[in-house]
Amino acid sequence: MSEHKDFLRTIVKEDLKSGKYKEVITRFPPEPNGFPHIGHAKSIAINFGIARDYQGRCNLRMDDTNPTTEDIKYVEALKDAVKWLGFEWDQDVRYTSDYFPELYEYAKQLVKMGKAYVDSVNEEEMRLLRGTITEAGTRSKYGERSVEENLDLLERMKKGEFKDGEHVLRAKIDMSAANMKMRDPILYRIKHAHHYRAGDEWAIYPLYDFGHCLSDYIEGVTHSICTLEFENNRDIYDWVLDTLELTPPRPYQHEFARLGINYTVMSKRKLLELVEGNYVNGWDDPRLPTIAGYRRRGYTPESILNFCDTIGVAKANSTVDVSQLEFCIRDDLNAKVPRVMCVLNPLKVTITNYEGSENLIASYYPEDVPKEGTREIPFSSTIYIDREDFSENPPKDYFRLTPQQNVRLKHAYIITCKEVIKDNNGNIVEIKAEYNPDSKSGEDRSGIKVKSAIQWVDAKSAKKVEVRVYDRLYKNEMPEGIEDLNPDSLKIMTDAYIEPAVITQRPDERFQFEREGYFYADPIDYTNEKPVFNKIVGLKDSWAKKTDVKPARGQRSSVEKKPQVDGEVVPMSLEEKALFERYVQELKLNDMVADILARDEKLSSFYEATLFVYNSPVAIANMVANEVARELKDKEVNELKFSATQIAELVKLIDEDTISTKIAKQVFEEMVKDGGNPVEIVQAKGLVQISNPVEINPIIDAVIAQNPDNVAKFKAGNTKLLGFFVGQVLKATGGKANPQVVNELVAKKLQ
RNA sequence: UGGGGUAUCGCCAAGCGGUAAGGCCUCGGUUUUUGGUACCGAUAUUCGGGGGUUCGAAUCCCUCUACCCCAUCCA
Repeated sequence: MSEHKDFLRTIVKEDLKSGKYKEVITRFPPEPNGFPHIGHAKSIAINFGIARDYQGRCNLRMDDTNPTTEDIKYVEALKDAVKWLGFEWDQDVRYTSDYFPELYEYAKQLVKMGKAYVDSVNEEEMRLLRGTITEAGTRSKYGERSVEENLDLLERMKKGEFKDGEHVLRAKIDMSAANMKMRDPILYRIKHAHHYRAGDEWAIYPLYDFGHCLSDYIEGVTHSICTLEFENNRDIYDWVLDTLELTPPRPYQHEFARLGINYTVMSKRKLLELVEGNYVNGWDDPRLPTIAGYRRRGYTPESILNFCDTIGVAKANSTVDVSQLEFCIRDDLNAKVPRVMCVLNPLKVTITNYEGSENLIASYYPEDVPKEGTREIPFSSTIYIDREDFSENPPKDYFRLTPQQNVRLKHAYIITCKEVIKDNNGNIVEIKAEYNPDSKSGEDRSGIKVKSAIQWVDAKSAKKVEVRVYDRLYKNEMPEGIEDLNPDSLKIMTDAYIEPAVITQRPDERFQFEREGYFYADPIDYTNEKPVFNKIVGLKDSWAKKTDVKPARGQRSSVEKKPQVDGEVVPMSLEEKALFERYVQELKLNDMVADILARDEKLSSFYEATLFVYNSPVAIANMVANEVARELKDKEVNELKFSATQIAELVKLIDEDTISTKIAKQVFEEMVKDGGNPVEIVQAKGLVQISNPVEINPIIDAVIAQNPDNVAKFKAGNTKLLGFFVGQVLKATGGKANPQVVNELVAKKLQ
């Protein structure tokens, strides 16, 4: 677990510490109506990760309340995804559909409590009655039905006596709620549909808002973690559990931001469109952000998990850069995977001064990867190199083979280009070269310096393979639809050659093809006759970046900051205006503070009351407008634990220099929490401030002696550090030193 | 236009009144038989804007702005 906990873990930890729950139970609750993608992976990592970190449990629950869209094949895919990522759910997989009988009993209970009713308006009418975002809705006349009638109707709905849409069961909450979700949400609808699991037993099915919270409760879930779009649903979640007066403990819902990645789409709808429109080859197409896709492409579970870890968990909508994901897979594979040579775009090279053949011995791993293993690489006079590694007219800083520049064949010899052979169209078809017999890798006596070593394969022994080179599916950073698809997202290299050991020995499933990237033996299409490799991700390529004319990615076109226009401030009423004027003119308050007080009746009356006790208009105004205002935001004056008189006393203590403003804050917090007289609090806690330089100076000296580096930095001009020293001294005195005095003394000492 | 959220570097993200963490990306450099890796170094005088409180504000107060979610019998 990392040092900095995300906000969810902070909540869990506090709940455990406070004894709210004895054990943490989370759950991953997907609806089995689509293939899991990397966004699900984030949720899996959070839910299962929290359970693991706090010795709790995590359930896997299929939220299967909509029989018309759900399917068993998706539950299998979901289970696979969790397992593949390395997590184990608690006991068996759970299904909301298993709770249907229980849920139904809860529904009946709500009806009996008069908190739910059967409504019989049609969809159109219901929408009309719901009102709008700014206008209240109206309850339909069926809201007045008796408990008996509701119970009877509900039972008959369940039995299937009515047609789809004829009735629904709704919670009776508030048709004028500002939160639209609370305008009598639907609990059950009639659906004569076959459920893949519950069969044909039910003619009614619960909706999310009813089924989810209760399923959490039934399972004993403590922290119900979901994505941001459910924030508005939290009110219903709480309403259902509270209204039913269930025995505690009950779960609470917490929301985090869903994952977005640039150059990809994540919505079920868009993913489905890609698959059904055959823009990709199935749900496991390696270009898709589905778990199945990443898996087929060759991503490791470790890399996905690590990605989820590095992106963090927060509540701000965000889009993570794909490069972050790419980094994670490279980082993982770099330490694990054998290096082999594969030529993607072969160019024939004939070594005219070499005769016969030999087997070179080469390690599968570079020196910096602490793994063992070697293979033999056949070498003879006819080899292939990559077309990219030869240039007749090289650009500046080109390190590879040219008519003027030698290059080393990795693990083999240094060669020199002697002749370039072209076809009738001027295309290079072959290089005639000579090798240096003294330059054999590992026993080089040639003394020749080369700029680089390139991959190659022996023409006779190399195996022909298919290499599928994947690029990002979309050409736009924030793709909308099909029109944003990258036409070059898949290139099939049918003429690639690989060194024989990869096929005959198969030392691994994943490889680094030297200087190209990481590749994966396709788990489905690969055969010994026709090996197929998928490109997982390329190596970082600082040469390509240099050659690229396009601005490097990560550098967005600079958006100039447009000046921010400020909106109109609501004008003051006549009374407020008069008050404001009096505060400014007579009491000499500054405009801002006067404005805050004048506009808020609660504050201004509190202020006047305080003033009546102790006449220090400016200091009290500041205290009221800043500190008291915070407490009065969502409270009434009579709910406060402190009084105007006590605030007056507090300000007096500051005015008299008994306490500093810093201590005053501390005292105020105490008053907010437990009430009490400020003078007594100060006495009880011994908070009287220390202003005597004789007492303070030694402490300053000690702090200065302990932080020579910062003293040097300060003297070098980093004046911000003054705050650091003041802070240290204050800390040493338990906050009691007079900060103003400390400030002056420190400044003087550090001159 | 009502309600609920969110704004800290190009992208994520810590920070909760006392020196603006870290990762990715980018840019230099060292090492290198991968233009890889590793390693060093650079990159926010400033936290959406403007005010206020304070010795001291990304953090507290006021205000404005921008973006996201909500009016499926989806989840």
